[in-house]
Amino acid sequence: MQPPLVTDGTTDSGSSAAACCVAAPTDGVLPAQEAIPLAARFKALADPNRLRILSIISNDPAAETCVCDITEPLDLGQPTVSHHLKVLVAAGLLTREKRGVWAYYSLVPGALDSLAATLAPKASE
Amino acid sequence: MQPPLVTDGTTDSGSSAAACCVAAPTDGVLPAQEAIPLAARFKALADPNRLRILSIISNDPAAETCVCDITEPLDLGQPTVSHHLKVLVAAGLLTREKRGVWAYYSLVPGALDSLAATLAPKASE
DNA sequence: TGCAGACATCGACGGTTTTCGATGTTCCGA
DNA sequence: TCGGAACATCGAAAACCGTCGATGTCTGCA
Repeated sequence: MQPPLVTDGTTDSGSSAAACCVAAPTDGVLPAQEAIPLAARFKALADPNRLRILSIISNDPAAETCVCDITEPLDLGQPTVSHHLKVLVAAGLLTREKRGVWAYYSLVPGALDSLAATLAPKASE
Repeated sequence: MQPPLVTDGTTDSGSSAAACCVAAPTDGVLPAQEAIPLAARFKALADPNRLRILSIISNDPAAETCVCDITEPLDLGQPTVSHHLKVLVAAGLLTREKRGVWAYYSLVPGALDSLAATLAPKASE
């Protein structure tokens, strides 16, 4: 699980809003080492076609979808869909399973929930 | 509130996983008109520095942060920070309030929760 | 063995994004 | 009224991203 992006704001540093630019509290800030992989996961979601791919796969009754089932409703070329699927797999949101000629993609359980919990930590408890 | 990206998978279309590329159900798929603004909001989160900006603002006890408080811990130039803040405001995640010489930024209440609910609809109920 | 189909990879093109320095705008204090 | 400070905007350079056509790889079937 990721550390939450937002906190409760209960850090009682004495700086009020009256004085600006005096002490920037760098202790509670999200470190760059955690922000970079988190931003990479959000970047995988930052494309309309990839969001629609996730929607197609999550709407599948068998929770397994082959590439051709995604290419048609998206009106995209097959290499483009393959590229998007590769991005989603690299982000840890999808898994790929090759059976025979077809490749079946399915959601990684809890991956989207983990991202959602990072955005709104108190809404997921 | 956004429509959920994922559903419960209770759409009982008769296509099983045995037959591939026969019928792509396009009814339950996220439409492009909804995917485009949703992807734009995720694109605003798809940058490590912007995630850190949100972290800084949410950690502020007064929930109001001026630009100089963000520039220092991020080790970025002032125009770059101003640009990132403009992106976050355009995405509806931050609000800007100019008081005197300083500009104070604060989180839009519920904006991140709305995005989180789109990712994991059942985890937010 | 040869062919056809499903999918991945490659190379390239056009558009976008991130970052910076330089400059403009607005407000407060002297 | 003038100078300085905070912030926004502008223009540019480098890097990145989405998309496509062409091609490669692998599987199953005749």
